[in-house]
Amino acid sequence: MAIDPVAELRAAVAEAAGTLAGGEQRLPGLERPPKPDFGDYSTNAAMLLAPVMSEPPRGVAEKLGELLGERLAGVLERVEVAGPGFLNLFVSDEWLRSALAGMVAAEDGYGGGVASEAERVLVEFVSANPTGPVTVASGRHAAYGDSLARILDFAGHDVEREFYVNDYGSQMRRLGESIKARARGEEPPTDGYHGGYVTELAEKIDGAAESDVDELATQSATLILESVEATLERFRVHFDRFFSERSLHEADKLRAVLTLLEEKELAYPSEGAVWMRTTEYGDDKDRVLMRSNGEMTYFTADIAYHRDKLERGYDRAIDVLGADHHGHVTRMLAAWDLLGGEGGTLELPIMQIVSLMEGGQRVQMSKRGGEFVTLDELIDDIGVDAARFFLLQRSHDTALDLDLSLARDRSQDNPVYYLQYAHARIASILRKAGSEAVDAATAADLAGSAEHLHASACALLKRLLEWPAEVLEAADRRAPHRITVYLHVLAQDFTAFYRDVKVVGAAEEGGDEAFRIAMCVATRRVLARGLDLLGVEAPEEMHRDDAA
RNA sequence: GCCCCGGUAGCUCAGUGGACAGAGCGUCGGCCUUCUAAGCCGGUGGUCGGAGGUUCGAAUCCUCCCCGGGGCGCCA
Repeated sequence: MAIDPVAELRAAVAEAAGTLAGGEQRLPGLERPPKPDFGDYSTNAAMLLAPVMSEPPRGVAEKLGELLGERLAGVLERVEVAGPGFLNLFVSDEWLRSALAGMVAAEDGYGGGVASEAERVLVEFVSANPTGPVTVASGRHAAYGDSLARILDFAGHDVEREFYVNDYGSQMRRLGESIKARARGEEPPTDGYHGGYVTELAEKIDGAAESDVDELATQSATLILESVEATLERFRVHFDRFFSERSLHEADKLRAVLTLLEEKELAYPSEGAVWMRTTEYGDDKDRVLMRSNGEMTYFTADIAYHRDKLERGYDRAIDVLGADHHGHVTRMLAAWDLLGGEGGTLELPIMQIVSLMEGGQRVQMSKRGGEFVTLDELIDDIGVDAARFFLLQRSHDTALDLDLSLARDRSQDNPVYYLQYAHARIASILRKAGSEAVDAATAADLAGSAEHLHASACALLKRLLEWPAEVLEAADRRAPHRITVYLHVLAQDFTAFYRDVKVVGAAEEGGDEAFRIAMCVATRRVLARGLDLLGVEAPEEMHRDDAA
């Protein structure tokens, strides 16, 4: 069981509420109130219970407070009824000290394993045509998908990362045609690919000018995929599997899908093509499975691909899609349903677009004409840490403006360095304390410490106590950006603690050095873990002089 | 026309039923004999797009409308 003192407190409140009202009740909330005056935690339990018990909320709060006071004698200093019926809880220093002890004992696992039910999850993301370099847009997908996978993994799920390679179809043909054209010193077709890499490939592949277009496409796709993979690895994104669309065609999996759909009477011929009745699943029109020229559409391949996913027996599949693919959602859910996938087990989060800004101006990154910013260029410019952090900072369903001048800035203005600096600062303190003192501190009886908690220490402890719930929220809501927000306030709280409380030499001000070292250790672990979930490094040292 | 995502401080955005709405950047003013000033403290700043509704309570849920972005192919 994951160590989470706040969850235990919440459970105690829920239990007391159950005792008062009898039976199952709406689960009461336990949250950090907006003002210190409102206690360390507050619960709306009384307001939820009031209608059930047909009593005024404040009266219920009084009773609940009394009951909690008895049951949690050592935990709660006092309780107060406030406002419309909130019950504000003031925890004891004793409870906070033992909470720290719990965190420290949990070591690197603190905050992990919080998922209520461990699932086998497949996260599919990026999944671009292997027709060119990774763009910044795909970079956002990569950062999101990978970070989500890291979070789900830490929360206790069994996660696989997969890249679906669209190495088949008309886009590939266009690539082949474009390369052949370049090899002959001609312009690629209007709807072909015009980037400089096309010319490079044309030069790299022997006899490209004379090659068969399809063969050329296959050959170059392999080369492009290698560089795509290299870029993603550089971005600290590692896929467990690259799943080839071509392999589905070669194994005749699309034909099998067609047969299956025909058996279920969900496929029908019309105008020389074969269609699927996606309208039966709420789509606004039926979709073509096989074109009148006998070729299968990407949709049929997608169905075959998802059939394969289902056969692999995951509990859940998450497909990260781009905003331009949102129209696919309904038909993919339809496909999932008819293939026997359980409702709600296929999720299709939609990534909104990313724009690069430079001094308030939008940077052109149109893919047409081959003038677009690649992920490699972005990394060269601002570094992996800043790139990942900035791409993750905003919710996936909001359009993102990435300010290059701010992201590039190796200065105090850059939020990613603020977090790394907090980590480096703790590392510095622990170095100064010495490894023996640190080892002793983590082994010490922290719960029994005589440390009198400074307000900043209380605030920091309570922030650290939010970590397990924060991981769970980020995992359940597929929201890595929440981690960036949390780490920022954590770093702020640590900085306040650093300002107000002396760690090394605590005895000089009557404090317990071991206890304070343990707080540093706990904070450092959460910061390091949080940064890791974002794919950002946690440096041991940072110096301003490093900046040019 | 239909579908998706936004509309919260000057800018970029957190905040999916709780108490007088937050952060970063910007701006103004202060702080380096200190466990790292890549830091800290203070000031400035908001009709939460609009109108109704649900609720003890709404930025948050529902309906309608306005504005911005994206999508609506026998391309992927």
